[in-house]
Amino acid sequence: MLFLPLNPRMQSTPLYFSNHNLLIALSPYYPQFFGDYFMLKEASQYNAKVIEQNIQKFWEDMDAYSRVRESRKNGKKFFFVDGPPYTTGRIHLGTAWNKIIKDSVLRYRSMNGYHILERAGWDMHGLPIEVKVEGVLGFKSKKDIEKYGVGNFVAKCKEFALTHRDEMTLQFKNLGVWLNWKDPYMTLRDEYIEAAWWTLKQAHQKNLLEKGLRVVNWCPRCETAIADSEVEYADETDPSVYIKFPLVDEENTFIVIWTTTPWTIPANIAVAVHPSFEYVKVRAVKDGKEEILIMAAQLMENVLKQGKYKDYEILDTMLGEDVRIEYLHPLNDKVPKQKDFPHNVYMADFVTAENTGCVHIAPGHGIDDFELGIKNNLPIFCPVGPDGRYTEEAGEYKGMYVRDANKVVLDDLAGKNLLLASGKITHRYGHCWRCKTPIIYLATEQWFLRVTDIKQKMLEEIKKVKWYPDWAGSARFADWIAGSRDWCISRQRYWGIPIPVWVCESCEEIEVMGSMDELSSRSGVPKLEDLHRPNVDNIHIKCKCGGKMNRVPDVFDVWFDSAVASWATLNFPRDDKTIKEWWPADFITEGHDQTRGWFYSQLGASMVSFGKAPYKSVLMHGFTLDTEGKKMSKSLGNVVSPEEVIAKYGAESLRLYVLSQNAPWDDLKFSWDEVGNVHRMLNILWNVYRFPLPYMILDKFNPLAGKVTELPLRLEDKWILSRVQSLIKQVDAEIAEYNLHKATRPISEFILEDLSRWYIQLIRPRTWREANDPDKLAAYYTLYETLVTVTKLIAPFAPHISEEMYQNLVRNVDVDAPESIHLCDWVKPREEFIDTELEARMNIIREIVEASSNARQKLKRKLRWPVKRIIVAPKKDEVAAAVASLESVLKEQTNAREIVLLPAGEAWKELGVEVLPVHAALGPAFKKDAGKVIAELKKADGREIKKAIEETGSFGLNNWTISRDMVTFKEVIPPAIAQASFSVGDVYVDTELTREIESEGYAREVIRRIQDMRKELDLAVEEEIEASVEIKDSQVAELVSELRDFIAGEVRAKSLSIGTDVKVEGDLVKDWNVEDIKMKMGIARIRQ
RNA sequence: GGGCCCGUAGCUUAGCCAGGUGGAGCGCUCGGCUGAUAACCGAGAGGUCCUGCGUUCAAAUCGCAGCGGGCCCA
Repeated sequence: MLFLPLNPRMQSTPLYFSNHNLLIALSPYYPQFFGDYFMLKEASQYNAKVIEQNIQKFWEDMDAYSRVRESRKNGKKFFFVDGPPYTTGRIHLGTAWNKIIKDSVLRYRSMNGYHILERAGWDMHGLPIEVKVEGVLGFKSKKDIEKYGVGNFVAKCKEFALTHRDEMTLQFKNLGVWLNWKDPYMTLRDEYIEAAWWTLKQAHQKNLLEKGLRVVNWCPRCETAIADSEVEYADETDPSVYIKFPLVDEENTFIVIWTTTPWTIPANIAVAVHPSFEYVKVRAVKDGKEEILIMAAQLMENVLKQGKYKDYEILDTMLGEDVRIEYLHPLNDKVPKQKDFPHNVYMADFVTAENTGCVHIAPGHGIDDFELGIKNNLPIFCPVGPDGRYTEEAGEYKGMYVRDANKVVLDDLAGKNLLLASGKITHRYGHCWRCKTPIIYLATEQWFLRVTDIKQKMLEEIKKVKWYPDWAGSARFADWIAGSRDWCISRQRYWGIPIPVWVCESCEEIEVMGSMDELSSRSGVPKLEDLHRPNVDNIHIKCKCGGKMNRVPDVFDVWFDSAVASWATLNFPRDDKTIKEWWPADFITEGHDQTRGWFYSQLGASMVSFGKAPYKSVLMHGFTLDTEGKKMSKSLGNVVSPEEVIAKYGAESLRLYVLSQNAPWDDLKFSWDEVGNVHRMLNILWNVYRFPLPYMILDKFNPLAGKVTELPLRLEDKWILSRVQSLIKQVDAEIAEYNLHKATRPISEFILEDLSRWYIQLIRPRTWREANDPDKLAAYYTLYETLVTVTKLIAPFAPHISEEMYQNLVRNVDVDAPESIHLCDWVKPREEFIDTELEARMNIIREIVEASSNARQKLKRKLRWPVKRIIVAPKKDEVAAAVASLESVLKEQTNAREIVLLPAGEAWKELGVEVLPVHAALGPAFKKDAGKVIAELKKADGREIKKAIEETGSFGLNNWTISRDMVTFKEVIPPAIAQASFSVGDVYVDTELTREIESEGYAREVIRRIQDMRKELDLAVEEEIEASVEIKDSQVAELVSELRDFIAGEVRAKSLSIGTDVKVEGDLVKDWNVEDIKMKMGIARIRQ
């Protein structure tokens, strides 16, 4: 949208003086708008950091957060559960985005009257902190921890978690995030631990808790099971080997398998084939020796090539289901235990047509392997210990670390001529996501929640949850649940919630403690200080059988901690009343990684405990990526921290940036430029806010004293009031769907386009008028009303700047107003202000202004120079209505003396028409006279010819008749006219100069330069000067002199001399070139 | 290898659900404005709408296949 600002005091026809030094008596008609109790204050330039610090201090001092929550006590309940960030290190952009979304949604809800319950949450247990603390203490293994003392180690972990919580709390507060920071929920608190215990007891009672042998992801460094969700995949280079297993009954015959983990060969128990693949028995020749090999038919060529066989002959083909083979373990001399096991081939659907089509099965070292083993009653042989070293059962390999064993195993196989081929492969392999050690799979005894039993119910339940966007639940989350496995909840570690299971030494009876009290009464230990290890490890219970019960040494998977957050944050089960009033959560929001994480763990725990989902609606948000769309990571060096952004632009710019840049669920490609744009918008909002303050203050404007209906609103006032109501509706509608980007962008657009670039420009002349002008009051009122509304609209997203503006605009004039903007009610759209037709008309006017500006530029006529008239040639009738009703706006903004409106569809009469003869038609018609006809046509009045042809179909030229097909026409724009189009018409600007226009044009050029010099001298707005202007061109000097008084008034000159030979002097003297006319100007302060 | 999401100007994006002349902002070039001014406004240049195939009178938009990025899984 175009706007060329006019100095408001330079109206095209002079001239009123506007000078606040000339304030006269108050208007008798509107006395209520003025008063001495008026206390608006001026504002300096926008400084985000200063404002944010001051406002945060202000909130702190008045305890704004608590009072806001308190003020809505009677409202409708809204229960929000904060997904607890892990207390390690600092927050990053993604965490900042997450909390900013939460804060904005909650502020919006609060202003809409909701009674909100939320506590900030902290996830404080688990391996990540243990690994950090181990690092600080220089530990390498669990033995170091045991030596140091579990109690000491746990104390260090606790200290680490609490310190980092404090640091992160500060960082979140700096973003202006309001959550209950004074009383957050913390997973390390006893009451929280009890919630986890209670939940496990529910599982036990419902027969969903199970201890079992299971293959789990195992970190051999941390010596613990880790969850699927704790496995991080990264490239790893491993052996890629083909191995021959010799058959028992057939001499020199082998079944060929492929593996990347030779260290699992000592644990091999079987081979799997696909029942419907075709397998071959082939006689292959290498180095003159023959061997008989078995493998999938379609992979034979590849295998033989890998093994460098020269020749082959197929002896037999069979389907997988017909393969009946017993083979010898290839290393049974090194691993004596293997001699006790039979080794056979089994059918499995998971076998793919890759490598050999025969899959090595070690039930102790693979998930599929394990399941196949259970199904076929195979021994679950696992000769590897928790530290990743072979045990006694591995015979000669005992004590060797498995990844080191790869080479040894391969050498042993090669020595027996059982290694068909050996190479390397780089593939994605799982690593412990904290210590980065490659994981292994081990069959171990672990505790499981049998969530697979309730999978169907979970799928049903998530259909009842409202997902934003819809596919987050219906596609993504549903897929994840459908593929989920039983949840291994035990960890063989120290810093976590101790698993509250006690097992009897003698009868193996199990008891689960659901609370601290239960443990006290069962154990007889009266008071427990702290429910962590090692305290609880030393508590024993007496079994029904009379035996001694010991706690299992494990702690919970840390994902189980946060899984119980929605009731733990309500202090359930210690407090069983609050949960009845609030649970389940109305809303949660987290990043899309939490599909497998918190969305899932909470659902699982909640289904086990309560049989329903713990949340009613979920907004899934995206990740922050760098400008390239790549993940931010330390190793790539592309990390941008929230602090950096705050330091450069302030928290408010960051907030609005992350909210408006993307749809919440899309990943956000961070861009400094875009943050800068947001900052620019906030700066403009600030300028819009502070612009009217000096005038309102001088006029002692009291916005509370009257009603809008008492004032003579102009159409432009009604227009902006209408626009802002429409804006409220739009924002409400978008937030209802959590389209935070579509809620915030229109606010920015409104501020930039409607308020700053248009409305402010329209009312500038009015703000300069004398004090008793009702027209000015109407503008003040309207602007004030609009600013207060915008302030509230933006408050949930930009809480600082809106508070700052509110304190001045509202609190400084109304001591009874709520003390903080965040205590205010959300604005409701006022239907009586909405006038969509007016909005449409104003749009047309803005288009015409833009077009006329465009046209001016074609003839290089500055806006400072008035034009005689502009001609509007509309294509549609609605333009006429717009121009008619808003003519004064159009006139002012185009700086035109006159607006000429043509009927819709009619061409402007003053346009010339050039006749273009059509030779192909004229030639045959007039033969040898054609030349003369063409010459005459060019001389004739094109407009007349066109008119005649349009009306009658022909035109008589001398003796000739010119018919429609003989000519075409072209518009000719007269030289002083500039033309431009808008969407429903054309605009012609008549730039013809008159003496009067030239006089004003030059006068304004002089004014503008003297103003510039005033500013250079840093004069106060109302300060008077003496000025002199020397213009060598006598004609121009005369033109300018004609408006001497006007100029003097505009620049507040007590004396002003203009002429061809004026002595120019003063505090500042400058030479100017005005449209190629040389001028010399001087101004001087008037000293008292 | 699988699921979901994303791919539009140098950069950030709207339009895609409901097919019909691709719109903005930033940056760039040129110009304008000057008491909101370390601001602001206009014009211009700039597009294989990731690629290919298909459906259709018509595809940025619908379908299929592929490529690149993200998250999750194997």
